[in-house]
Amino acid sequence: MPRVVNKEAKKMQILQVAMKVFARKGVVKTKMIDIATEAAIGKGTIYEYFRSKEDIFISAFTYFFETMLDEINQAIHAEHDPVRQLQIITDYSLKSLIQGNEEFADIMMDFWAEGVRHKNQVVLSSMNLKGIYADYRKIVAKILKSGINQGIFKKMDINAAASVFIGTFDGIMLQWILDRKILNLQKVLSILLDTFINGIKIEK
Amino acid sequence: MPRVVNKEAKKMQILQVAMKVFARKGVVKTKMIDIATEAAIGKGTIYEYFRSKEDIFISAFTYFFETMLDEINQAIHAEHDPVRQLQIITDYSLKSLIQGNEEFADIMMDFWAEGVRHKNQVVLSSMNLKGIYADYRKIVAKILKSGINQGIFKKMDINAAASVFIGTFDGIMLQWILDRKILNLQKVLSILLDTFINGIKIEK
Amino acid sequence: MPRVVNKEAKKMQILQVAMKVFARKGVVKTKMIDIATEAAIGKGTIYEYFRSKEDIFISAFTYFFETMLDEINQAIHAEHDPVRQLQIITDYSLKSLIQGNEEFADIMMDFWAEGVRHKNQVVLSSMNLKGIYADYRKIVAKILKSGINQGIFKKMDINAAASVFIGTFDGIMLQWILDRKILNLQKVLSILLDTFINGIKIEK
Amino acid sequence: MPRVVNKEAKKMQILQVAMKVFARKGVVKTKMIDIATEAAIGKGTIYEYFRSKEDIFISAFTYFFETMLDEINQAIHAEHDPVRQLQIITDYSLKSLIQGNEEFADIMMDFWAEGVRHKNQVVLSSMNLKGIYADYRKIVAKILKSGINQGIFKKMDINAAASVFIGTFDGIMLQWILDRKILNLQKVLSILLDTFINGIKIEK
DNA sequence: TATGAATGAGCATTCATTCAT
DNA sequence: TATGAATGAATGCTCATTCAT
Repeated sequence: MPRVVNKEAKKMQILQVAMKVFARKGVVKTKMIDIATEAAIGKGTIYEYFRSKEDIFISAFTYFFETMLDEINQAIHAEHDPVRQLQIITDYSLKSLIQGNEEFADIMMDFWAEGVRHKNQVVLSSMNLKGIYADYRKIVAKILKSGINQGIFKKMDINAAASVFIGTFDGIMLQWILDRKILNLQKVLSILLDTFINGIKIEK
Repeated sequence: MPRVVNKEAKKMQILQVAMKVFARKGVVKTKMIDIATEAAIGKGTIYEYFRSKEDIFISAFTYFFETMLDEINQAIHAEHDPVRQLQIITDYSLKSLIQGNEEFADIMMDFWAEGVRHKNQVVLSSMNLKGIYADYRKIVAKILKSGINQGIFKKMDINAAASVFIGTFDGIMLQWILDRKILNLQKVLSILLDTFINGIKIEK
Repeated sequence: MPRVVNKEAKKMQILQVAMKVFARKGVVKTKMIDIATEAAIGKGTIYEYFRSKEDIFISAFTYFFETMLDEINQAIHAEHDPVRQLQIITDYSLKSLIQGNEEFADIMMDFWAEGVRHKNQVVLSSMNLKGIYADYRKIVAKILKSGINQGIFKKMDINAAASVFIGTFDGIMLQWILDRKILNLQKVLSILLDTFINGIKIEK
Repeated sequence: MPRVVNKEAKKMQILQVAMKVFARKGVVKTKMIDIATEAAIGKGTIYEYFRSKEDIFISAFTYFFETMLDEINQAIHAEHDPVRQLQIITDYSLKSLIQGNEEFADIMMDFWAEGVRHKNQVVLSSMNLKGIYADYRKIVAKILKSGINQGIFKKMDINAAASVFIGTFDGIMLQWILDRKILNLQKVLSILLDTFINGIKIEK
């Protein structure tokens, strides 16, 4: 009988390593041999678990964002106040960026950039970047809708507003990554949230 | 020395062509031969004007954003009402994205992504992405400061607020590029602006 | 030691499977995993019975031609008329090609081609292609000699004539494989035989 | 101005080198770097003249057989006696095999084998092996027809007979290549021709 | 000055074979 | 004995850059 291996676990382990290397060197500059070396396995072994480099990238990408979505969903689940829910999302993102592992921001930006750069339609559709953002939008839109129903927020185009909210995050993250010193991320996000909520709340 | 003038003009002409090709194919997928063919010159000739492909990219990048900055500066120059000035910036960006040449959004996103992806510090510093965003921030910060002085806007951390304003643009642009059908850009930007201004205006 | 019998039987079974796969995909395109899968055994198990892929190929090759030789020998054994014996060989080949299993021609041609292509002298000598053709030549030469002795055939260089007879088969087979529609194999072989026998028979 | 090069001539030169290496090592074992080294050029340079290794192979294949066809056509052009024409073809082939460059037989066999082995339909159709043999058949068939019309040859299925004639060549060539010592090629071909002609000639 | 022919470093991927279990 | 997980040598091809003309 051959070595018994939990295929799924090993695949995940390689994926984790790949994500680490992606974060450190960027997706394009990462070579298969880099991942293999870092994972302390042979180059060929990777191909036992992934079809291609692209497959690794897409898997990492999907895993990364789905995990994030899950965590956010869980985080806001217990809370029912829409304002607090938006704060939780902001806080969660903030924590992920600066308190969580140092690579979070880098890999997210790289995925993002890689996604944008892909004119290759097959890859792009595999990445389902659209779908991921649509999911994020749905979460925020749901919160906004709930806020409107509760008479807390003004009537508005909730999908467009959700886009504004989410888009702002990515843009701010970029600037923070580019120049971590200049931007006090916590303060900026706090302003963002206040400004945003101020802008949509019904004034009493 | 009329040659010098021609040299400069030809360099600029190559740069324009390169930007067009970058927009169409993406920076990485663009080959030197593509630029040469499109510019109707020889492959080797490009190297008379640019040191390397990277040099072209950085030049294009710099030219692109500096031109945009200049145009925005000119556009808000005649106006003195801070709210109107912010509107002008929004309108200008909107126009650039959808009315201006179709490639604007693509090339901006690709530059952006390429910039983020460059772990190569030498290149990244050459691109001066930091500096470019700092300039944008300055413009917006100046408007905000003026608004505060005029008693229109609340007191705030104007640099952080400027980051919020600018960051939102990039993020929204991304989502629009990913899915132009779903996002009504004009409406979203209008909401962004209203929300933002609502958030910072002194309530009367 | 019943194991030994089983070993031999299993080896033969793998060989049969390998030949089937060789015929279907060609030797080079056939992967070890293909043979293992088709034989419903593990990849590693093959190496319990064969040293290498080359070993399988050579074994298959040898088995294939030796079997054919045996069958031909048996077929002509009962007959004593040289003309009839040549006809039997022709008929047997024809039957093998078109009536027997559909893969016969393909695998024979592939072996043939693979044999020619092997510049690797070690492999080539293992295949003993020379020896195999020498055996065929011997059979035909024996028939021709018998015919001469019986006063039916002219005196001739029987080895050279045997080569002509055998060589023609391979060549015609190639053309038939390349274009089965154009070539009416039965008619061509019949002409071949008539022509050949006409050419060597003593005219009365 | 760049180096001036006769592209067509250089392509042909590379092709000649490739054919030499193909003959020495076999098509599959020949690596791009082998051809480049032998041609004293860089690996990349080959790709300036050929799309791929396959392209080189097909080009070599086509060139090889077309050249041979042309030469045979020229050789029989001046002669009108069908028997003599068949002799000329035999002689030409014999000369090519043993007097001409030593590699002739090897490369022909390798092309032949490679052609047979290709289950890849695209490549196979590019090689037009069918077409090439059809051309050969046409030449021989024309001679046979002329012989029949002149009352020299019996009535027969000329296409089938042509196949017999041509096929025999390939088969005999194989055996000669496999064992040059045993087979006296000249004698065998002479026998082949006599036998064949004897078989189709009208007996007086 | 302009050119494009020439170059070779660099890389993803395949697959026969090994060997721990 | 049987297995299949692990391996890495081996190779075709791309493309930025150089340089002879």
